[in-house]
Amino acid sequence: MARRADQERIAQKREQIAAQAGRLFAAQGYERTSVAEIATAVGISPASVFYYFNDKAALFRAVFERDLPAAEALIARHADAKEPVSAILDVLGELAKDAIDPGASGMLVELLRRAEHDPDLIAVVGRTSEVVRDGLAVLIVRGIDDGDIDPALDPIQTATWLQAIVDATYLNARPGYSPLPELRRTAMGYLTTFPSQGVDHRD
Amino acid sequence: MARRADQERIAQKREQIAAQAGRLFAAQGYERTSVAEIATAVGISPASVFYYFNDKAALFRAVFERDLPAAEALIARHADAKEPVSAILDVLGELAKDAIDPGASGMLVELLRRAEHDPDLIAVVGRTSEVVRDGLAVLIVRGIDDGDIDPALDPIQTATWLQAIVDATYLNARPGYSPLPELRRTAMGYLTTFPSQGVDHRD
DNA sequence: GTCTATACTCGGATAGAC
DNA sequence: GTCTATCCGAGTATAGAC
Repeated sequence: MARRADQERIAQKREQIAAQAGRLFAAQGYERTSVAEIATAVGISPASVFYYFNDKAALFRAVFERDLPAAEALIARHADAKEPVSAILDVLGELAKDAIDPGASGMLVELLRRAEHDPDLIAVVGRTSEVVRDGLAVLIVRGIDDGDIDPALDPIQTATWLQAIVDATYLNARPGYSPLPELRRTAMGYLTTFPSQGVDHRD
Repeated sequence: MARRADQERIAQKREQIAAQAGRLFAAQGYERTSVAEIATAVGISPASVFYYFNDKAALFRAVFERDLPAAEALIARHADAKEPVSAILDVLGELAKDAIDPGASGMLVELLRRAEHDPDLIAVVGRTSEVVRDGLAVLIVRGIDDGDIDPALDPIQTATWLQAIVDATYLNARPGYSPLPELRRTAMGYLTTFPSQGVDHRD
């Protein structure tokens, strides 16, 4: 029983450290944030941080390991929606919700940069983004079946592109301004612009 | 005359150093690229690099100072186009062209990171992106006047959003795959989706 | 488990000879 | 202008006491 209690306590401490690390990484960047700084924010010594995490890179990954359950819940919540297109817009809106938070943009940028040379990190965020991508693809297929989405679109490729658009909202984030209208209009226009509508045939 | 020759020689050397720096920053990131490494790539000593640039941050900015003339030329080239919408798509295509180059994505990410705490860098890239944004806005206004673009759209805000979409193509870049079709379809859908078309009024 | 103290490495920047 | 040599600060990670 003591064993179990210890495990939980360790998990809590890891969570606490990861939270502070995430905050500081987002605000200052990975390299510009020292382990000593994170330790101070938590109220422990640098050495203690290394007791809970093997190295600094593991600390960064921990921040994103927390996202997977949230992504799974989000997709599950909309999987059985009656209106696929509407569900897609809702999912995108949820994903972009954090974009309003200043610092979320910084964290995305930091993630993209580090993902290029940390295979373990790629694995962590890859799982999360696959869950979202596949969930969106399923909705796209249903939207096509319903005749609401252009059947010429490839579901997986389109889902990937929609995720990229969400990333764009993060990059475009500014305080006191919500990118949701642009996002919805963009996705809507992309999904439902049938070739016959998009091209001008006047003569 | 000797004075002029020297100036040109210095400019050439600066250009040479900036080119190597850009390549390495894109591939490895700013902090992970040492000045010594850049110096080696050019074939000079680290001290010589500091003869041409005050510090490492100035070296990074130099990479982007070269973009302004190109942006001005791009906008000027399309300013008098007969078909505004078509011109906008062409401009976006040109902007996204570099996205195919592996490493361009890395450089964008690096830029976004560093821009947050280097005011001088913000000034440098700000000028370039303003030129593009204003150029696009002018085309959008003309597209609205022609009745090809939804008049409900705010030109400046829309131009800014289109730039964000271009950034998204960089993030979505993968080798052997061009994001141009997605980009064109997205912009087209966004600009020309009139509210009366976008909403389904079946009953 | 958490600390203090520190070993070790590395990178930016400068001094001063040539 | 370009070099060699070097200073200095910072940061990761570890050793070992408690």
